[in-house]
Amino acid sequence: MPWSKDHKTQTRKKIVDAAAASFRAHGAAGVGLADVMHEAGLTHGGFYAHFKSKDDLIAAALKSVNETRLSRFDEVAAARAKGSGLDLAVDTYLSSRHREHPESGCVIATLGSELARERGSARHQIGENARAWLERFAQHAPAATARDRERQAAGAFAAMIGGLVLARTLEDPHASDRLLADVRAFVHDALSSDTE
Amino acid sequence: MPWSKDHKTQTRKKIVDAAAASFRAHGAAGVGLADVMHEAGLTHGGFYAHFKSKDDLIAAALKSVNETRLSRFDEVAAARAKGSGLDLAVDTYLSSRHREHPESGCVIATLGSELARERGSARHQIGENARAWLERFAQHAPAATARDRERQAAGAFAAMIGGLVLARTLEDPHASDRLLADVRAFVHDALSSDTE
DNA sequence: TGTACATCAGTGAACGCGCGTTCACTGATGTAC
DNA sequence: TGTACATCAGTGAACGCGCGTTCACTGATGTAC
Repeated sequence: MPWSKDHKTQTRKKIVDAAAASFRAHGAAGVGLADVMHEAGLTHGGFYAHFKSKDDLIAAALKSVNETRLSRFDEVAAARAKGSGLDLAVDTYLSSRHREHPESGCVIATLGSELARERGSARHQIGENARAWLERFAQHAPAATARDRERQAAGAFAAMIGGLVLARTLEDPHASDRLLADVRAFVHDALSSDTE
Repeated sequence: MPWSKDHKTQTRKKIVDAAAASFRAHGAAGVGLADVMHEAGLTHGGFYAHFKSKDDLIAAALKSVNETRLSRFDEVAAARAKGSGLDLAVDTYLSSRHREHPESGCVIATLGSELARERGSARHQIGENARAWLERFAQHAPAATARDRERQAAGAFAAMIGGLVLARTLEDPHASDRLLADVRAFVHDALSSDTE
């Protein structure tokens, strides 16, 4: 074995990380494989030693992002009171920080529309990411019954994604900030009135 | 004047209509100008007699779609009780029909993320579209004060956009239908509890 | 009423470029002796 | 301990293709006489 056992694994990870950031920043169609490989410190010819196709890389990047973000959410939610995790997620998600940093943010807000019209493994994976978050948010919603928590998760996640997309389309920073605050207030109100 | 006065205007409209449908169906970057011109019944060489650039066409398509959709909303909202227009919009927007027909649907849900990361007139126009809808929805929200109606418009519109994006990412039609119903219920509850 | 003409909407070939993908190769590495 | 070697991760040139944009042209049209 001429190379250390996890050398290729590490190179692959570098490519996936570079891809995850670039795709979110410029769209999957907006970034070339040569760009991704260059950002990973490699030349573009070696790409197919790691991935079957660009679609395969997109799917791998989506999966990697989701694992990282889900486990980070689990950590912060575990330190909070039961049923408050969703409210916490709303504030983190609908923040100017998240709006300004698509490259490290939610892939559904940045790539959801684009990938939903494709076929293939990336299109499948974005659906799996959505399913995983809906399930996770339902676990941390405040309502008493499981069905109500599911509804709260759907409504809150929808408002989060749409609120972020809207905030990014607005050119005026003050209007965008106000929109984020309005959506946060709307969702918090809805979540607290439902618990009664 | 060798051609009838509005001949060119009509041709331009054909191009804009074809573009509006194609861009929503496949993304602005996913459709070539030759495709658009072909769908408009023309050859691609004539494009620059009508538009400065592809960006210019995208902006024109966004503006055209918004005018059509806004006036259609005004018509149906005028026939309803004051303060119920937003609830009406929620049901029309978060429908399986809208989910299945991006080519004739909301441009913010289909092109918002993609255009928000660009610069130019299309990026500006998508922001104007968003502003116009937030203002329109605030006029038809149920709350008593203008500030509360603004908040309801922001929250409901965010949930509509995000709900549609989410529904399109889910591959299972039943799960997608249920998500749409859950988001509708979430928003209706939030709008009705706020009026008290 | 009929015809020559100027206009300009629309045509189609061409451009330079970047894309995803392929492939013959190079050279750094851990192992066998 | 030192060296020859087989392995294979990574290189870089090349491919066919579609893109946005340009441009010399064609030919359908309304008007002037």
